[in-house]
Amino acid sequence: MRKRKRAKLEAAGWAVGSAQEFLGLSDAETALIEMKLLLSTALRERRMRHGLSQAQLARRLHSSQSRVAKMEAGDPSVSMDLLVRSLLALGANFRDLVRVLRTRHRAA
Amino acid sequence: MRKRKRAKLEAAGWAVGSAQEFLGLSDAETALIEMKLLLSTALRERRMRHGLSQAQLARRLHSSQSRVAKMEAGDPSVSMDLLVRSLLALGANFRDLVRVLRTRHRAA
DNA sequence: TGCGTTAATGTCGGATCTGACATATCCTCA
DNA sequence: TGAGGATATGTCAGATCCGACATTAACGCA
Repeated sequence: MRKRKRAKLEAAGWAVGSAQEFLGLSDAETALIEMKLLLSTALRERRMRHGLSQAQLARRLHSSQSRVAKMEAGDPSVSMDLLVRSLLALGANFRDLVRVLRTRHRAA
Repeated sequence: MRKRKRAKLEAAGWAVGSAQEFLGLSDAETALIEMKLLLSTALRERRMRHGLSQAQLARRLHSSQSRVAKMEAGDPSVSMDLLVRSLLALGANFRDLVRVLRTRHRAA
Protein backbone atom coordinates (compact mmCIF):
# COMPACT_ATOMS: atom_id res chain seq x y z
CA MET A 1 0.00 0.00 0.00
CA ARG A 2 1.65 3.12 -1.25
CA LYS A 3 -0.58 5.59 0.45
CA ARG A 4 -0.05 4.17 3.89
CA LYS A 5 3.69 4.50 3.60
CA ARG A 6 3.40 8.06 2.48
CA ALA A 7 1.13 9.04 5.29
CA LYS A 8 3.44 7.38 7.72
CA LEU A 9 6.39 9.32 6.46
CA GLU A 10 4.48 12.49 6.70
CA ALA A 11 3.18 11.78 10.15
CA ALA A 12 6.67 11.00 11.37
CA GLY A 13 7.78 14.55 11.76
CA TRP A 14 7.75 15.97 8.27
CA ALA A 15 6.67 19.49 7.84
CA VAL A 16 3.03 18.98 7.03
CA GLY A 17 2.27 20.77 3.84
CA SER A 18 5.71 20.55 2.39
CA ALA A 19 5.26 16.86 1.95
CA GLN A 20 2.18 17.28 -0.18
CA GLU A 21 3.67 18.05 -3.54
CA PHE A 22 6.68 15.91 -2.98
CA LEU A 23 4.59 12.87 -2.24
CA GLY A 24 1.89 13.71 -4.72
CA LEU A 25 -1.06 13.61 -2.37
CA SER A 26 -4.31 15.16 -3.45
CA ASP A 27 -5.59 18.19 -1.61
CA ALA A 28 -8.33 16.18 0.02
CA GLU A 29 -6.00 13.48 1.22
CA THR A 30 -3.58 16.03 2.57
CA ALA A 31 -6.23 17.94 4.44
CA LEU A 32 -7.59 14.77 5.96
CA ILE A 33 -4.14 13.77 7.18
CA GLU A 34 -3.58 17.19 8.64
CA MET A 35 -6.85 16.97 10.51
CA LYS A 36 -5.90 13.60 11.91
CA LEU A 37 -2.54 14.95 12.98
CA LEU A 38 -4.19 17.77 14.87
CA LEU A 39 -6.49 15.34 16.57
CA SER A 40 -3.70 12.95 17.48
CA THR A 41 -1.67 15.74 19.02
CA ALA A 42 -4.68 16.88 20.98
CA LEU A 43 -5.22 13.35 22.19
CA ARG A 44 -1.71 13.08 23.56
CA GLU A 45 -1.97 16.46 25.25
CA ARG A 46 -5.25 15.57 26.81
CA ARG A 47 -3.99 12.23 28.02
CA MET A 48 -0.93 13.88 29.56
CA ARG A 49 -3.04 16.53 31.21
CA HIS A 50 -5.08 13.76 32.80
CA GLY A 51 -1.89 12.12 34.03
CA LEU A 52 -2.63 8.86 32.28
CA SER A 53 -0.27 6.38 30.65
CA GLN A 54 -1.15 4.98 27.26
CA ALA A 55 -2.06 1.71 28.92
CA GLN A 56 -4.39 3.44 31.36
CA LEU A 57 -6.11 5.37 28.64
CA ALA A 58 -6.41 2.19 26.60
CA ARG A 59 -8.23 0.51 29.43
CA ARG A 60 -10.63 3.40 29.69
CA LEU A 61 -11.30 3.20 25.96
CA HIS A 62 -11.59 -0.59 25.96
CA SER A 63 -8.67 -0.59 23.59
CA SER A 64 -4.97 -1.46 23.84
CA GLN A 65 -1.74 0.37 24.56
CA SER A 66 -0.45 -0.26 21.08
CA ARG A 67 -3.52 1.26 19.49
CA VAL A 68 -3.26 4.34 21.65
CA ALA A 69 0.38 4.65 20.61
CA LYS A 70 -0.64 4.42 16.98
CA MET A 71 -3.35 7.00 17.51
CA GLU A 72 -0.88 9.45 18.95
CA ALA A 73 1.68 8.67 16.27
CA GLY A 74 -0.76 9.51 13.51
CA ASP A 75 -0.54 6.00 12.14
CA PRO A 76 -2.57 5.66 8.94
CA SER A 77 -4.33 2.61 10.31
CA VAL A 78 -6.19 4.89 12.69
CA SER A 79 -9.47 6.41 11.59
CA MET A 80 -10.78 9.84 12.34
CA ASP A 81 -13.78 8.21 14.00
CA LEU A 82 -11.51 6.53 16.52
CA LEU A 83 -9.61 9.71 17.25
CA VAL A 84 -12.77 11.70 17.80
CA ARG A 85 -14.36 8.99 19.88
CA SER A 86 -11.25 8.82 22.05
CA LEU A 87 -11.08 12.56 22.56
CA LEU A 88 -14.73 12.61 23.52
CA ALA A 89 -14.12 9.78 25.97
CA LEU A 90 -11.39 11.91 27.51
CA GLY A 91 -13.92 14.58 28.28
CA ALA A 92 -13.60 16.75 25.22
CA ASN A 93 -16.80 18.33 23.99
CA PHE A 94 -17.92 19.63 20.65
CA ARG A 95 -16.42 23.01 21.23
CA ASP A 96 -13.07 21.53 22.17
CA LEU A 97 -12.89 19.58 18.93
CA VAL A 98 -13.69 22.63 16.89
CA ARG A 99 -11.00 24.53 18.72
CA VAL A 100 -8.47 21.81 17.96
CA LEU A 101 -9.23 21.95 14.26
CA ARG A 102 -9.12 25.71 14.24
CA THR A 103 -5.56 25.81 15.49
CA ARG A 104 -4.48 24.89 12.01
CA HIS A 105 -5.29 28.30 10.70
CA ARG A 106 -2.77 29.83 13.01
CA ALA A 107 0.08 27.56 11.94
CA ALA A 108 2.18 28.28 8.90
CA MET B 1 -25.90 -5.30 15.53
CA ARG B 2 -27.72 -3.30 18.09
CA LYS B 3 -25.82 -0.09 17.73
CA ARG B 4 -26.31 0.17 14.00
CA LYS B 5 -30.04 -0.12 14.33
CA ARG B 6 -30.13 2.58 16.92
CA ALA B 7 -28.06 4.96 14.88
CA LYS B 8 -30.25 4.30 11.91
CA LEU B 9 -33.36 5.12 13.83
CA GLU B 10 -31.83 8.26 15.08
CA ALA B 11 -30.58 9.34 11.72
CA ALA B 12 -33.99 8.79 10.18
CA GLY B 13 -35.48 11.98 11.42
CA TRP B 14 -35.51 11.66 15.17
CA ALA B 15 -34.84 14.70 17.18
CA VAL B 16 -31.15 14.34 17.74
CA GLY B 17 -30.48 14.62 21.40
CA SER B 18 -33.82 13.39 22.54
CA ALA B 19 -32.93 9.96 21.29
CA GLN B 20 -29.88 9.72 23.45
CA GLU B 21 -31.34 8.76 26.77
CA PHE B 22 -34.12 6.76 25.24
CA LEU B 23 -31.72 4.62 23.28
CA GLY B 24 -29.06 4.53 25.94
CA LEU B 25 -26.20 5.87 23.92
CA SER B 26 -23.12 7.11 25.68
CA ASP B 27 -22.22 10.76 25.44
CA ALA B 28 -19.30 10.01 23.16
CA GLU B 29 -21.36 7.90 20.81
CA THR B 30 -24.07 10.51 20.67
CA ALA B 31 -21.69 13.33 19.94
CA LEU B 32 -20.04 11.33 17.19
CA ILE B 33 -23.40 10.62 15.57
CA GLU B 34 -24.35 14.25 15.78
CA MET B 35 -21.13 15.26 14.10
CA LYS B 36 -21.75 12.81 11.32
CA LEU B 37 -25.25 14.10 10.82
CA LEU B 38 -23.98 17.65 10.52
CA LEU B 39 -21.43 16.52 7.96
CA SER B 40 -23.97 14.51 5.98
CA THR B 41 -26.33 17.46 5.81
CA ALA B 42 -23.50 19.69 4.69
CA LEU B 43 -22.59 17.19 2.02
CA ARG B 44 -26.07 17.20 0.55
CA GLU B 45 -26.22 20.96 0.59
CA ARG B 46 -22.87 21.25 -1.09
CA ARG B 47 -23.77 18.71 -3.74
CA MET B 48 -27.02 20.53 -4.46
CA ARG B 49 -25.24 23.85 -4.65
CA HIS B 50 -22.94 22.34 -7.24
CA GLY B 51 -25.92 21.12 -9.21
CA LEU B 52 -24.79 17.51 -9.10
CA SER B 53 -26.84 14.34 -8.87
CA GLN B 54 -25.75 11.65 -6.45
CA ALA B 55 -24.52 9.60 -9.38
CA GLN B 56 -22.44 12.47 -10.70
CA LEU B 57 -20.89 13.12 -7.34
CA ALA B 58 -20.23 9.42 -6.93
CA ARG B 59 -18.26 9.40 -10.15
CA ARG B 60 -16.20 12.30 -8.98
CA LEU B 61 -15.46 10.52 -5.71
CA HIS B 62 -14.75 7.18 -7.41
CA SER B 63 -17.62 5.82 -5.41
CA SER B 64 -21.19 4.78 -6.17
CA GLN B 65 -24.61 6.41 -6.12
CA SER B 66 -25.79 4.13 -3.36
CA ARG B 67 -22.90 5.05 -1.13
CA VAL B 68 -23.53 8.74 -1.67
CA ALA B 69 -27.15 8.16 -0.73
CA LYS B 70 -26.06 6.42 2.45
CA MET B 71 -23.66 9.23 3.24
CA GLU B 72 -26.41 11.78 2.97
CA ALA B 73 -28.81 9.61 4.93
CA GLY B 74 -26.44 9.37 7.85
CA ASP B 75 -26.23 5.61 7.46
CA PRO B 76 -24.15 4.08 10.25
CA SER B 77 -22.08 2.19 7.73
CA VAL B 78 -20.51 5.48 6.68
CA SER B 79 -17.37 6.67 8.44
CA MET B 80 -16.48 10.19 9.37
CA ASP B 81 -13.36 9.83 7.25
CA LEU B 82 -15.48 9.24 4.18
CA LEU B 83 -17.75 12.17 4.91
CA VAL B 84 -14.85 14.53 5.42
CA ARG B 85 -13.00 13.25 2.40
CA SER B 86 -16.11 13.76 0.29
CA LEU B 87 -16.69 17.28 1.52
CA LEU B 88 -13.10 18.16 0.82
CA ALA B 89 -13.42 16.71 -2.66
CA LEU B 90 -16.40 19.00 -3.17
CA GLY B 91 -14.21 21.99 -2.55
CA ALA B 92 -14.73 22.47 1.16
CA ASN B 93 -11.72 23.68 3.06
CA PHE B 94 -10.69 23.44 6.68
CA ARG B 95 -12.56 26.52 7.64
CA ASP B 96 -15.74 25.25 6.02
CA LEU B 97 -15.64 22.05 8.02
CA VAL B 98 -15.13 23.91 11.24
CA ARG B 99 -18.06 26.12 10.39
CA VAL B 100 -20.24 23.07 9.76
CA LEU B 101 -19.42 21.61 13.13
CA ARG B 102 -19.94 24.89 14.88
CA THR B 103 -23.53 25.17 13.71
CA ARG B 104 -24.38 22.63 16.35
CA HIS B 105 -23.93 25.11 19.10
CA ARG B 106 -26.70 27.23 17.71
CA ALA B 107 -29.21 24.41 17.57
CA ALA B 108 -31.27 23.41 20.55
C1' DT C 1 23.65 -3.70 37.18
C1' DG C 2 18.82 -5.36 37.16
C1' DC C 3 13.90 -4.26 37.64
C1' DG C 4 9.66 -1.89 36.61
C1' DT C 5 7.25 1.47 33.83
C1' DT C 6 6.30 3.59 29.58
C1' DA C 7 6.06 3.98 24.76
C1' DA C 8 6.93 2.37 19.79
C1' DT C 9 6.37 -1.02 16.18
C1' DG C 10 5.08 -5.33 13.65
C1' DT C 11 1.70 -8.84 13.01
C1' DC C 12 -2.73 -11.08 12.77
C1' DG C 13 -7.69 -12.71 13.14
C1' DG C 14 -11.91 -10.75 13.36
C1' DA C 15 -14.91 -6.63 12.91
C1' DT C 16 -16.29 -2.82 10.23
C1' DC C 17 -16.47 -0.06 6.07
C1' DT C 18 -16.65 0.48 1.01
C1' DG C 19 -17.80 0.18 -3.89
C1' DA C 20 -20.67 -2.15 -6.70
C1' DC C 21 -24.79 -4.22 -8.10
C1' DA C 22 -29.77 -5.07 -8.02
C1' DT C 23 -34.03 -3.34 -7.18
C1' DA C 24 -37.78 -0.23 -5.72
C1' DT C 25 -40.01 4.28 -5.30
C1' DC C 26 -41.03 8.77 -6.62
C1' DC C 27 -40.95 12.42 -9.77
C1' DT C 28 -41.61 14.91 -14.30
C1' DC C 29 -42.66 15.25 -18.97
C1' DA C 30 -44.39 13.84 -23.37
C1' DT D 1 -49.93 5.88 -19.62
C1' DG D 2 -45.00 5.04 -19.62
C1' DA D 3 -40.23 6.21 -20.29
C1' DG D 4 -36.30 8.28 -18.02
C1' DG D 5 -33.88 10.49 -14.27
C1' DA D 6 -33.02 10.77 -9.39
C1' DT D 7 -32.86 8.81 -4.88
C1' DA D 8 -33.35 5.03 -1.35
C1' DT D 9 -32.40 0.41 0.42
C1' DG D 10 -30.55 -4.39 0.82
C1' DT D 11 -26.74 -7.37 -0.07
C1' DC D 12 -22.06 -8.95 -0.63
C1' DA D 13 -17.02 -9.59 -1.63
C1' DG D 14 -12.97 -7.32 -0.87
C1' DA D 15 -10.51 -3.56 1.49
C1' DT D 16 -9.55 -1.29 5.62
C1' DC D 17 -9.54 -0.78 10.58
C1' DC D 18 -9.36 -2.52 15.33
C1' DG D 19 -8.00 -4.91 19.60
C1' DA D 20 -4.74 -7.90 21.10
C1' DC D 21 -0.32 -9.87 21.55
C1' DA D 22 4.76 -9.99 21.22
C1' DT D 23 8.85 -7.64 21.11
C1' DT D 24 12.01 -3.85 21.58
C1' DA D 25 13.99 0.31 23.35
C1' DA D 26 14.53 4.10 26.58
C1' DC D 27 14.23 5.80 30.98
C1' DG D 28 14.43 6.24 36.21
C1' DC D 29 15.51 4.11 40.45
C1' DA D 30 17.23 0.81 43.99
